[in-house]
Amino acid sequence: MKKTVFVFAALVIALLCLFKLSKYAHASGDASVELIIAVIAVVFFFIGIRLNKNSFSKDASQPKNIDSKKITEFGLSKRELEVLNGIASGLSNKEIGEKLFLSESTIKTHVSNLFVKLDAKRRTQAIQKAKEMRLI
Amino acid sequence: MKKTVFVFAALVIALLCLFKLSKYAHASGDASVELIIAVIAVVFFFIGIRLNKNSFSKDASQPKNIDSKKITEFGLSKRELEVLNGIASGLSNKEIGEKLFLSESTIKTHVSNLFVKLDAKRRTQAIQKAKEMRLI
DNA sequence: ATTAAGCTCATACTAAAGTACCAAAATGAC
DNA sequence: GTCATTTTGGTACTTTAGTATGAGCTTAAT
Repeated sequence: MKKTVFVFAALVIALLCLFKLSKYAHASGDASVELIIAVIAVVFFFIGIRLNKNSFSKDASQPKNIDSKKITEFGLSKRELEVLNGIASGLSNKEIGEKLFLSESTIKTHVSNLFVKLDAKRRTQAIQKAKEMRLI
Repeated sequence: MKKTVFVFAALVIALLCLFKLSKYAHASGDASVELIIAVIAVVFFFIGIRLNKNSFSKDASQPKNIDSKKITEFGLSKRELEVLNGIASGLSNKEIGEKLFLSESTIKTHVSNLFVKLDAKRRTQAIQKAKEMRLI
């Protein structure tokens, strides 16, 4: 929000400066009109680029917006989320168990509950859905 | 590549048109110079935005910058890449086979070869590594 | 205190996934 | 045409993954 206002302010200021420049050029001579136009074109060209880059750096560069509200929305518990991250890291149930100091049976239970909540049949599908829902 | 050339061509044409417009305006009267400048500013402003959007749709809006050089670097064949995408979509071997009109055996072969090339033990690990390497 | 929910673990089973070989047909480069 | 690679498919086997069910334990809320 603040950046948008700032960019527009800079845009207006730039426009005014260029207007004044064009008047000075007009007073001193007509030959430089085309040069001024070229400068204006370049300046606004880069303004457009920069403004667009900012809007993209907010939307695209943070696709991993881990939404803690959605986690509770899906009813995922703390442990289930940890297991989910283990799955997404490419770990086996046994490895996840060793990492969390739990038995493989417990991991299987968590995984099964996870699948019900995410409506997945496989762990690969769970990964895909969790990324879609921005849970991970 | 083609798009870049096209955009630059449009850019040059726009510049020439604006030059001509400025000359006509100068002949008829000086009052419209500022208006022309404003038009130029707006036009190049949007050109800048559009050009940047295109460059971003290739770089940022697809953080999975599918690097075909790296694909060959890893020695992944066409089929293996298709299977890899199937895995990442959460499909089972059987489902991938149905999608590509291949037997499950063939998919298993591709998957095994894939694991060797990606140095993965599980399909979940293959997903994680492939995303790391920006193969998908 | 009772209930509800979460966490833990186990057994027994089925279903996928993955490995290890092998082999034939297709493709593309030289 | 020959060679290397890819693609396809198979069998047989081992290993994970996943389901179903039950059960003891903990914790927070009513």
